[in-house]
Amino acid sequence: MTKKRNITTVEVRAILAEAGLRPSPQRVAVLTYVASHPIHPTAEEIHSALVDEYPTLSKTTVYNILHLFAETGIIEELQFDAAQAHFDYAPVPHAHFQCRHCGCIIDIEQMLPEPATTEGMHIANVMLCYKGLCEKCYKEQCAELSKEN
Amino acid sequence: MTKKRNITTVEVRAILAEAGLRPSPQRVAVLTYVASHPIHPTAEEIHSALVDEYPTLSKTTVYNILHLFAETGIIEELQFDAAQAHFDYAPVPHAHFQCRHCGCIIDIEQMLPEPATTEGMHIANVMLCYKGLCEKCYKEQCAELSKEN
DNA sequence: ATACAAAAATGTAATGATTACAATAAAGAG
DNA sequence: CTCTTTATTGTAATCATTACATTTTTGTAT
Repeated sequence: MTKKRNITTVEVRAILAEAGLRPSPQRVAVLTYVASHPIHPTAEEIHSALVDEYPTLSKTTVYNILHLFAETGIIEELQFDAAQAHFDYAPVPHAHFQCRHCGCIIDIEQMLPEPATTEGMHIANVMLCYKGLCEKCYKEQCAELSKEN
Repeated sequence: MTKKRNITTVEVRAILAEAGLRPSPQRVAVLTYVASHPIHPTAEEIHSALVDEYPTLSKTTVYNILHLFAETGIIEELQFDAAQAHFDYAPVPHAHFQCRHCGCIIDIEQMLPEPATTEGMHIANVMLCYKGLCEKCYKEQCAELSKEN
């Protein structure tokens, strides 16, 4: 799920059309990038990846588009911590893991639970996130601890 | 769960002691405030609530203490969106709901799921968050929509 | 008590992601 | 082709959070 995915321009335009959004070159470029790079990129990463091809692309536009996509449910905005938001094109709902040490993000294919109670609330989406140490950082930490002894 | 809770200084000091933390006046004050105001306060709210009683209390100290508490597992740091982090003294694990419109946060008493796969990861905590519209905002939105017709 | 070393708190200044806003450009309707 | 709406752009501001150097407090040993 973290490997590169392919998505055609036709598919991207269809997704935009279904959401009632006009397929501006910027929107097509952003959605194509996010959908074909399932690395949960940040707005900054998306902008710097696309600015070569679209030299006038502004960061404001990237933010506008990402928020628009998130509101219409095309992509998901993931705020793991106080740092930058990450964006995910996620046709299949799933959970996430983020390493506290290196910040890496791993998809966890798993059903998202229904809320136990919804007294009048209208739920639009669910975020399930695990945090801790990834395998690599855990081993490094163990190595350091044993060095101290 | 959202109503005011009482916690004694003795209990607060015991929690700190169990975590191996010295009971400085600032730490006692911050933990007392967070534990007795289960409104998921922000660092800013905590600081301005305590600065009257502790005039020299700095915001840096509040952040230092909150991060320390979060690392030792005494409290939970909740980042719902790109805005400020919220802090929760949560002896019983539970989920959260946040309204997209008014930002209100509602506790949902519910078990948190185990990860489906943990290939070498070491999970320290879980965050389960539902987003959408609270009852009040949903009704307001409906009223506005019907006005337009 | 007193001095010293470690831990904690403080204030200020910087950082950096995000947003506000006004101006420009592009697209669709008539 | 003109008009109106929608989208993009660039710059400047915002504001939560962090970095850092200094000061204060605490605990320990003399």
